[in-house]
Amino acid sequence: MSYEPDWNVLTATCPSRTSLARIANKWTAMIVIVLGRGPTRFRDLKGAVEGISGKVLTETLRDLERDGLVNRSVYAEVPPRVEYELSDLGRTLHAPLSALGQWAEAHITEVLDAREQYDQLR
Amino acid sequence: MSYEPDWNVLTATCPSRTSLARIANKWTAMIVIVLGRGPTRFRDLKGAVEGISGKVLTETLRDLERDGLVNRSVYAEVPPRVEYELSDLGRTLHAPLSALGQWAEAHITEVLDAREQYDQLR
DNA sequence: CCGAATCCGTGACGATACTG
DNA sequence: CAGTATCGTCACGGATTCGG
Repeated sequence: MSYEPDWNVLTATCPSRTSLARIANKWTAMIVIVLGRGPTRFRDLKGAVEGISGKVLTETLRDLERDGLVNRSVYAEVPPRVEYELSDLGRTLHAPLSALGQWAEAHITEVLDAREQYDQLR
Repeated sequence: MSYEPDWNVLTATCPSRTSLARIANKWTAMIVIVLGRGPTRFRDLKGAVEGISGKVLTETLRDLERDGLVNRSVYAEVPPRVEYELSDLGRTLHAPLSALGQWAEAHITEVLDAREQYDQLR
């Protein structure tokens, strides 16, 4: 008497895969990592995630908002201010995605060595 | 007296970002999840990761091998057999990526609800 | 028959210009 | 400041074919 449907990301048609596709993404990871520090306005987010274009930042934030991971707040000021913050659901994602970022930073030397060795053989 | 360079995935030119881009990827996540079960041949991998094309599987595996995350073994048999398995380094990635997959499966209902609510407003 | 290369379309991504 | 609109480029991804 399982009350949970057997979601499985390995199944092509399982909805959970669409969620995995959204969160297993480099831009998502970097944005969530930055938002983990606290509410951030668009401009600061763009500065923190170096190299991201305004278009991709807008699109990614909108997708994250749609999935309920990010809350968007507009303050009617001049100049306008828009802040993004992790939702309760989004906060549960901060640790796993931070772990990915930390993995990349911690093991990059081994990865670079492996690449060099691989490239030398072919 | 830090002996570690300050790798930072948020920095545009930091090499660690290239590693993050490789691991923060839906196909990589699914492949590593399956390889966590043990050495797997190409055909079985293709069957386990439903919907992946042969080309993308080949390319992703090659990139993972290049980064030292996956070991590739060719057995000169008929029919030919090629097995892939996680390297020691790759095994350290299994937990973080499995966590992502489990997150997607555990929270998909909340995500689907959020999407429905979001789409209703616009 | 299994694994990988080839061909080609689509979508992601960045740059720029423009609006509220 | 925070987007939107448009365009051009290119890598991702799928279907197909090739090779062993």
